[in-house]
Amino acid sequence: MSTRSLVVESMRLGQFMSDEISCALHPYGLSIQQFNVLRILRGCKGAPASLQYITCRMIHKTSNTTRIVDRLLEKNLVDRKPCLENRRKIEISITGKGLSLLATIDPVIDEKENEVASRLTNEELATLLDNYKKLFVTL
Amino acid sequence: MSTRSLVVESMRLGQFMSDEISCALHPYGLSIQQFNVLRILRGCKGAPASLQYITCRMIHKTSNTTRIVDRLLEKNLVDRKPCLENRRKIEISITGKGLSLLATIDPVIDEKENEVASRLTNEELATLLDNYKKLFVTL
DNA sequence: ATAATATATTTGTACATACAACAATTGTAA
DNA sequence: TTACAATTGTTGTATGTACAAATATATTAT
Repeated sequence: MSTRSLVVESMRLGQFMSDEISCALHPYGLSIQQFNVLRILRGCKGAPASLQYITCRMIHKTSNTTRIVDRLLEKNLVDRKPCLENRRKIEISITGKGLSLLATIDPVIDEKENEVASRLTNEELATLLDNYKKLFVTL
Repeated sequence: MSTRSLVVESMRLGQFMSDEISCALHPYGLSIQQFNVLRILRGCKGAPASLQYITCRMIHKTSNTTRIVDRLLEKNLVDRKPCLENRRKIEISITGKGLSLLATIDPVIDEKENEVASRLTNEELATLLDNYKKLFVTL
């Protein structure tokens, strides 16, 4: 492969991984970004999160968190309340329904992750992730 | 990093690369997918391409090639003619304007590619691309 | 206190992604 | 020939991406 391929092949692999996860999520009616937001909220362990907090943890930094949360609200997977201390903010939290949906999906995603990772040895995997870090530098 | 991170980190890196290229293309008014289609057409070296041919060479297999080509047509960067042998098909080709736009952009993209690749040694790069191949298996 | 600035979110628009349905044409088989 | 299936491309709808402008609230400076 040529030098040029590094960018193209990285994009292809990212797309491939994204397709794998999207496909696994499809039966549950969640997009990959909706799933991403739900997992961020679960990570808060009960504490509510602002839109800003969610946005900075998403893979697609410029995606519109307001509208993704809107769709999770319609499905009753999250709650939204105004923040009393700072009325510019809103507090988003995952509902019981959201948590149980994630609990259902977890093993499916884990299996997919393991399936992909099993194509590499542990050393290859460690080296790969190490190289990712070197590439992932914002100048 | 955990095993789970392989998928997530691959998606993050793909997104990072995509952002780098999108940003470089922005001054020329091309989206990354429009640029992708133009380069596929240039690769045809004068021979026209069907929509089907273009689609199967794109990174995002499910994107809507009809509408991406529509936007290139509006900018006179490609031509579209019905295929006389098979009237279901249309023949798309890049225009002189499209070729000269690509010629302008080429060095910018090359520089970006080199900048990214320079973060790895040649051995690291070779190993990375080799690992990509192992991961990129459709079961 | 008023004005200017910063923060947090929403809204608008163009483009792209993902998937399904549709239409036209071509190929194949009864 | 007629019917049926396959191929090729278009259209429709919902969602997401990318960027900019608008709105509301809070903070800071004068």
